[in-house]
Amino acid sequence: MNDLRASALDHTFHALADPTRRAMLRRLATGEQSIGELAAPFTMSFAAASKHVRVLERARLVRRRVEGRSHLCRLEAAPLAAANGWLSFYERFWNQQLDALEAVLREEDSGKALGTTKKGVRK
Amino acid sequence: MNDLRASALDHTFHALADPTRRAMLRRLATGEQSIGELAAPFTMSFAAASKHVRVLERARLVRRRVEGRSHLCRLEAAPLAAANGWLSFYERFWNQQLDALEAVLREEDSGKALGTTKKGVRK
DNA sequence: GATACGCTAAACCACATGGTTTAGTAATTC
DNA sequence: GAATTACTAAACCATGTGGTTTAGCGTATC
Repeated sequence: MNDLRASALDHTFHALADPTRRAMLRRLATGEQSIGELAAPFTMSFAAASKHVRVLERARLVRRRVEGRSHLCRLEAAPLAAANGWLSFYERFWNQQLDALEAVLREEDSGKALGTTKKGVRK
Repeated sequence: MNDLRASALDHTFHALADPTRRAMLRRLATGEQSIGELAAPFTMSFAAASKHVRVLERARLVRRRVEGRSHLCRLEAAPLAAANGWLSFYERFWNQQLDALEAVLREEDSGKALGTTKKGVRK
């Protein structure tokens, strides 16, 4: 993962795979935050939170600006757009599956309306 | 990460953070594939590929059906929809940034048109 | 200049991950 | 029933991850 050849998507998805880091991104959506502000909501040590921020930086999801003794972070959403782009390829699949579910439910409903059930709906 | 309390998003994003697994999903987009078929394109051992499939299963991105001695996998896109949902919150940020980039480019262009550049564009 | 503040660095730990190899199981084919 | 096929399980290894604590460094404040 630390491999230099690792793709941007690797870093992005890895960064997003941790709830602490996702929470930090949410926080950053409200505006620029210092490392201290980002760390505050969590019970873990300051150093641990700081490491999480570095993971976000490595994924280019956060940009840091040093101002005096505090480091100000802001959200950099471009990699999220890339991740979204990757996901969008599969959009038709989840639509399709939702459609299938809908069809099953419709069939179920019409079965009930007729007072007949052809067969059990598989779990 | 193996924590039972880990959220579905944790598993989904973690599964997507590896290029081998992303490639497997692409392959599954063309239809049901056996473990052997999924493993074939990779230089790694069969066992290693099989483990990757298990990670995808844990994330519920793949469902397995045993038929005789071969295990057939199919794509289960629902978690991708969830990931997409999470990402969509940030859509306005990357649009905003793309808009900003566009604005910069426009300004650059109009500057060129006038034969003047107010200041250097920061890298 | 001493002290407090905000943060990073480094050493350390337990455990997860991604890979290997070898062995084992169950289904198929000869 | 022996051999082959498709796969999992288990043991092992190196490295990564997420956390800790302690130390250090630059900036602000007194």
